[in-house]
Amino acid sequence: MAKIQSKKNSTKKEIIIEKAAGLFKEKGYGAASMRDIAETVGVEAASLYNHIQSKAEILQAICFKVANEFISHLEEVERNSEPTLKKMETIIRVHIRMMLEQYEYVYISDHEWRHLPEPYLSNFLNQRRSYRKRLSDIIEEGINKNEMKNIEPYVAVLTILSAISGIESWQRSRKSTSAETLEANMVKYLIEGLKK
Amino acid sequence: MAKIQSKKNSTKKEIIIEKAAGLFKEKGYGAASMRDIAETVGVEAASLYNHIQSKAEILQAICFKVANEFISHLEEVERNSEPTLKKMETIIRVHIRMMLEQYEYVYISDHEWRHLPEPYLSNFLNQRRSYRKRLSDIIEEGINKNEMKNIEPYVAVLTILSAISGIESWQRSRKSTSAETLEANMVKYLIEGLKK
DNA sequence: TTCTAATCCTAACACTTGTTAGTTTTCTTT
DNA sequence: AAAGAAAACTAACAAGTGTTAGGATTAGAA
Repeated sequence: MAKIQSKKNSTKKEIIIEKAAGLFKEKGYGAASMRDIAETVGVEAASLYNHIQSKAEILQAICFKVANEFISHLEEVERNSEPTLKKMETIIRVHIRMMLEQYEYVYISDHEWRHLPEPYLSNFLNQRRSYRKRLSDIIEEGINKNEMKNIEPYVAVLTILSAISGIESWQRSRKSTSAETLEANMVKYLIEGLKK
Repeated sequence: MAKIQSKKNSTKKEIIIEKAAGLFKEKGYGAASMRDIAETVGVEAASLYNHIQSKAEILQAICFKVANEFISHLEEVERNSEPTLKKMETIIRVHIRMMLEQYEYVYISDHEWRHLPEPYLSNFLNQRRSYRKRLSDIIEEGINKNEMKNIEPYVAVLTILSAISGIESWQRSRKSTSAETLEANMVKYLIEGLKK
């Protein structure tokens, strides 16, 4: 019989990762200690090592989970044959929604990847570079097909991804703007700036 | 006679801050130790305390130097009476150039402010909030005067500032795109998306 | 040169870090 | 109930943290 933890149908390892994510987001990877994590899990620090192998493994799990999710969404978009502008809108919406719904994980993947130990660090950066290259290929196609205005694809990708990652600051705020307003307006801004 | 350090006409304190900035950017505030800083300055860790009072003081100096610079640029823009779109372009260019020319300081101010001790932390966040409010006031005026398209000012400000802070990723890269291309295209993207 | 102040050094402090060893408790299965 | 596995505990480790004390060395002013 498979070993399934009672609570929320998740492994203890998954619980640890989730609690750790909260702390990594709040205090940063370096400032969140194993003893901090243990306390929020409700256990002694040493006991964590029955479920994980190291602190870095937690970070890896988070960063690569996010990366894989983005990549699989991108592959789906690449497979269909909509206009390039529509493709970019879909991608932008995916990013915004990930930022809204899986904020902690995405934030950590965005900001704490530097603490990944090798060879995971190089791996992560390669994936990232390749992902951005594929986005800029879509934009380049859009320009060639006269669906988008003539903008350096690399700069457009940088602008889009960075703009979205700024939702972090909205998440931290008192949120007088609703999530729907945020998504609608950011999509509008980023797509209008791209449109021919 | 005033005590002026020989090298580069800067105080030893300024040298320490500059060297520390390099390390904060590279490894993060938490991971850069006083002994690391001391080594790059060419001195023992304890000797740093003849010139600074604490590690946190270095971070404060950096964060508030950047904040003050942005605020004084904004005040200059607010004083003149150009069209709102032109005002925003100026502000965007100021931000991009700061990101290009004072990359380390701006990066730290953007990413490591969370480690500021109170009451500096609250102070910093208040300044930040007020700065963004003043930007969104300009955009709101632009919309009312029909110089800009109807976009949530808060979201526009968030998008603009975040997009620019993404230049960090360009700085880290192999820079196959020139600084001029970067600035021109990012301004184009962000202003076109704002224009009516 | 002598005095003084600035700046360096070594040593140590109290504490925190991630992690391991070894033991005991708890749960699952027979 | 007995046996075995899984997961908790306590205790400790070696290393690293920011910072202070106190003494040595250097530089500038008299």
